[in-house]
Amino acid sequence: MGLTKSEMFTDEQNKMALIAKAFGHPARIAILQHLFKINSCVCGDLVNEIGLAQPTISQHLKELKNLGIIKGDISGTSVCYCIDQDEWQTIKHIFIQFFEQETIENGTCC
Amino acid sequence: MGLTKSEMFTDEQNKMALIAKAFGHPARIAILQHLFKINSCVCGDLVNEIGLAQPTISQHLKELKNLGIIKGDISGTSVCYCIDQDEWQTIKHIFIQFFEQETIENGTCC
DNA sequence: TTTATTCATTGCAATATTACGATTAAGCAG
DNA sequence: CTGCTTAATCGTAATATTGCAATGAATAAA
Repeated sequence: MGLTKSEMFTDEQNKMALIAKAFGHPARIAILQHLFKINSCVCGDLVNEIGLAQPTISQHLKELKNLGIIKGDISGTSVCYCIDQDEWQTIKHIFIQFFEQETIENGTCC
Repeated sequence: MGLTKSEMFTDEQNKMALIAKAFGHPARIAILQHLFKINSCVCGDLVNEIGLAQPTISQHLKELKNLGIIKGDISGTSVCYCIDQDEWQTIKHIFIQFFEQETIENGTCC
């Protein structure tokens, strides 16, 4: 039904999935990479850098902002976006912990 | 239009997004965690562990398998699933590299 | 052979996502 | 105030995702 049954999973699993979903679009990966490279960036720059239309970029930025991954400061007519460093560290730890899982033993399976 | 314009992005960005999308559902996170914990697992176990119906779990397993994250070996009537360690290492490196990005300097922005 | 068991596949309904044109809102320049 | 620029929002079309009942395929047990 297109509706994820979040109530069946732990908060950690849901949080991880939400963040991963935000990373699950190349435009959002590109936006984050550009924000890291430039350290600060207005929407118009991203529209030029990435090939998508302005409303589309704005929508992707909104998603990243809703999750707290990026912040946006209004400066005149333009909005300056950048990574929220605290949240980035939190997310980084969640993923690193996930990836550091190791199998208990090298089972014979597969 | 619900259709991602992949051609606008690099192979790396698209690959990262594809993997992230696979992690973008709590059921798939739960499946991977269980596979790590147990090291090998049949579909029926996952159906019991997670609350979703068998076809739903089967579909999630298929997605993880298509991306090469897990392997499935038929053994009798049951299928033994487990993490593909090589692919896991590859994915791990992609994500760690992504997370290790640091801002060039602590800009004054935001 | 008949019956269970286990998992994949099909088909469908409900919902979510992606993309963009058109419009709106708000600041700045003249 | 008028016009320009920048970005958010609205509305909508196209496509993707999620979930499951029903069914199918294949092996194992009787």
